[in-house]
Amino acid sequence: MVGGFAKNGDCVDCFRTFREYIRSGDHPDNYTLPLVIRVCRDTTDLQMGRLIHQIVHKFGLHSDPFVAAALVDMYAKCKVTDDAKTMFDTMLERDLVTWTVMIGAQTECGSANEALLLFDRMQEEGIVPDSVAMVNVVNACAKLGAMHKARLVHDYISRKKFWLTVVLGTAMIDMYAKCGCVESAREIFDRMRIKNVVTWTAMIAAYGYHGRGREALDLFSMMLMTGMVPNSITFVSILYACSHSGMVEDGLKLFSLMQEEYGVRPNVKHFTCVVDLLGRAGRLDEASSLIKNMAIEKDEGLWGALLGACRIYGHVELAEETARSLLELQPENAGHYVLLANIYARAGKWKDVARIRELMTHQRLKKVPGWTCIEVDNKIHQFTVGDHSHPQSKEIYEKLKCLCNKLELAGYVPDTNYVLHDVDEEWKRGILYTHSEKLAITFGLSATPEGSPIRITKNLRVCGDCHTFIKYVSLVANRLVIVRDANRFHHFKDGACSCGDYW
DNA sequence: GTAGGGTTAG
Repeated sequence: MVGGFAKNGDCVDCFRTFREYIRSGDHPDNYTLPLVIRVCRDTTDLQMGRLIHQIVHKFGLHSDPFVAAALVDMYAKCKVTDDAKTMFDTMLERDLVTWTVMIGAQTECGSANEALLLFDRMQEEGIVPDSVAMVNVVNACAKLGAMHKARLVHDYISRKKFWLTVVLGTAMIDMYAKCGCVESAREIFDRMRIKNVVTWTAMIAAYGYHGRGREALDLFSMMLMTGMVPNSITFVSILYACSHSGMVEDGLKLFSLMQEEYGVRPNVKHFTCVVDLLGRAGRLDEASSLIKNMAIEKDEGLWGALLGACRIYGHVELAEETARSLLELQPENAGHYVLLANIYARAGKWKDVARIRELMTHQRLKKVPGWTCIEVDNKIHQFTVGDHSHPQSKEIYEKLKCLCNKLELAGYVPDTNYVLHDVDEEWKRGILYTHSEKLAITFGLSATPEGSPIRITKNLRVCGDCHTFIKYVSLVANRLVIVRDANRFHHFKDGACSCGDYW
């Protein structure tokens, strides 16, 4: 009975009958428990999950591999890694599935590096991975954007002759794309004999966040020709691709096609893409009336897209109005305040900037610090603004100074508009100069062979001045620079960026 | 009763 409800995803009835079952004095068994735990996982009902964990302990079933694996997974999906880890560490017998769950949990909770270490440990203990385990490892590489590691994992998969299942192949497409190499992603895509809608969507999305809207559209047409039916997520991906390539008319056409031909009801993500599409193109009035007239619940992402457009076009009034709605929904998100303050700063409204800053201090809100990573010799080097913690820090700063001089001779002018503080020009230049992107790139220039591409990953959006700086680096140092920022890729070559400054 | 782990999204 309990199992039946669990399998149908009927959580209310499942929990109710489970409670009755426990109350009746019957012992829960290791067949029913994992099913109920899975329901907790899928509904991220941590409270119920913990309750069941207590029951598991009471009946001494925590050493059962099925029960334990389900518990680890439940904690991971509820984002309480510590509990997942404790559970995992105390297990007496760990089989392949338990290891796989734990590796996946680490990636999901933002410790992809940890996940890869765990994979090494698993192999040391003599556990042989299967294709599902490899999917989790591939995911960790995707999350990290670590190209070198990605190649090693790909080699391993080929060497061990893993069958390229739809899921593993799709995960690999995603991995290569998120490591900055769309070509390798496409190679995997072309080699896959069996593709499903997720596979096509992953490849379309990849073109989208690499700013290759034309190719995303071509692939979408090809998908339709093969008879594959796009789903709601496929449309999010293709709309996103259009907005990041400035293909406004194509995007709007697809938005109607989606509803009329494919019967996909637009959700808030689709609307967000269209707001972004219109907003980036400067059609702020249309974007804002679209939001006003839509019938579904608005979320912070939607308002965020509009606020982002206000930033591009310096539309202070609309920004204020938008920020009000945004902060009503998410008053604790420091990023929103920073964005608004940014808009005020660019308009020279320093009093308003100060007001926002005060608001933040008052609520003890702190912005997530920006960082940039670069992978050199199988090691990941991370930099923050004005960072001096790197062992070669002294050399890096000297090199950076020298590099800046060279770039300025080539025509680079530091754009101090990107500095939020109301300080003098010289001071502003000093802050700009030590942005984490610049430090990572300078390090990369000397730590990698001449002429080889430089790949960096940033947790936030690239700053406008750094964007210009990198263009000049690609020209002066004659290097391809691939930047993965919080939501897309930039490929810098010969002084230009693949985003066409439209980002 | 052989169950528990896997891919896409601003």
